[in-house]
Amino acid sequence: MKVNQHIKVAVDAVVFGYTGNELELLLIQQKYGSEKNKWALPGGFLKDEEDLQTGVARELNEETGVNPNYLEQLFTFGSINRDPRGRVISVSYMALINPKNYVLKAATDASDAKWFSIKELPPLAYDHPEIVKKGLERLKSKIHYQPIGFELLNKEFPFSDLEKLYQTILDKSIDRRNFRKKMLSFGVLEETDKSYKPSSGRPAKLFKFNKRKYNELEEKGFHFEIKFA
Amino acid sequence: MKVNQHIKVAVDAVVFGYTGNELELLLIQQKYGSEKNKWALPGGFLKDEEDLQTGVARELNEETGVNPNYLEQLFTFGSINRDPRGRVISVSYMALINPKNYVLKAATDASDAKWFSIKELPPLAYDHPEIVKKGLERLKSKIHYQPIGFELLNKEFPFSDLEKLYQTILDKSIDRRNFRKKMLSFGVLEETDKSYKPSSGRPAKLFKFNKRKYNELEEKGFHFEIKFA
DNA sequence: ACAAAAGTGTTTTACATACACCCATGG
DNA sequence: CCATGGGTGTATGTAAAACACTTTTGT
Repeated sequence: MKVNQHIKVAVDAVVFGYTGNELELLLIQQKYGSEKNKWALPGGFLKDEEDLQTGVARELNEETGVNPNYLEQLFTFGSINRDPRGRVISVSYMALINPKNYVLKAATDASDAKWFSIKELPPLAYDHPEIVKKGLERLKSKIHYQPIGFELLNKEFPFSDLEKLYQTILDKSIDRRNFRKKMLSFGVLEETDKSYKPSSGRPAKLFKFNKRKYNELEEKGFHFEIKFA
Repeated sequence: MKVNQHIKVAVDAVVFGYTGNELELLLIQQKYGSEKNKWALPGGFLKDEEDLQTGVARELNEETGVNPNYLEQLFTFGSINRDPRGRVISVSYMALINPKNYVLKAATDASDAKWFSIKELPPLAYDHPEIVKKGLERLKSKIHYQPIGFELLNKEFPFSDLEKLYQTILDKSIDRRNFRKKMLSFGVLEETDKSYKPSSGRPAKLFKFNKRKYNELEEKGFHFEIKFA
């Protein structure tokens, strides 16, 4: 195949985590190169014999040590001058993980990995601010119609965690009673027999998301959909 | 920039048109190459100094003569063996056009362009069936919450055209009164003083979509959203 | 007994749904 | 006057929104 093209293909990941109070973004620090010392999305060049998604997963693991079980393609960025090193298009992905499940690798291939509150991001390299924006938009819109929030929580969680998660991501307050009513009406949450003791106040039952049941319902035409005033 | 990568970047377009009865897809016939005589999505290799969207628009124009004013990125396909000629990733776009506005270029760079009913597609090259599927999904879901249907109609259209368009795309029937009520309630359709005479029956008022008004409303937090039983 | 967070129902309001007849024109 | 497609309103059902007090625990 003779095509005279000199474009490189990179993959980058917008990785969201939730700590109980804050929505966080996983970034790595560039130690070398033109954007030295700026922070950037984990990612890198795709290998010749590697699927896109395999590529992001590999880069993510190499650079930060995390292995998300939720990963979806976001958008492909290809402006001519988005990378000062040359023509690079970036296929971006969004990943959702629970930060508690990982200890970040401090430094692998010349980078340092760290969580940042989405509200206090450091200066980002390249067009990464734009990519993050796309990720946030996707996350905000998708939690309305897909049960992806659970990826950010512990397997078993008090209802209030779910509530706070939605409020944090959407940056608005939600009526607790209506939220709980709607959520439970889907029939995809299971009450466990465990409970969680908050630092003060009444203990809370722990719930878990029943993915099997969700898939069943979805096949029957059910749609997860939650909206707020 | 030393990156030992041998991946080519292509752009492909899923172009939908509507004729009044059918949803159609614009395809070109391959005259050369491994997929000779199969039909394929318009598209080709991206140039080194060209934005993604500019690239699809160029290819589209070269191969078919159309210049869509609605073009959105769909998804990037990058499976290792999607193209037998070598490693090629394809950034796909969806375009919406009104076929009446163009006469297809019969043959430019060794290809023939033609509209096909979405219900009777010929065998497609590469992984193009998958790309078309993605386009259709996007179109079907997006007409619910974005006023993109108008791109497929004449500037001024009888209400019944809009009705039929929705029914054709969604492949189900819709209550005429409820549809009209909801559509008009948004306040983004303007009645013109013209009317259209069908081959038989009562003449219909012509409407037009007021994009300016739509943008205004959208900035105020309005959301176009239309659902059906 | 107080502080802190969990848990719980009812009323009101708005929107979606279902549904059928008359109107204007051309032949 | 008949055939064809255009145009219209109301009643019912269902889900969203608004809203505040009681319960359980630790200190």
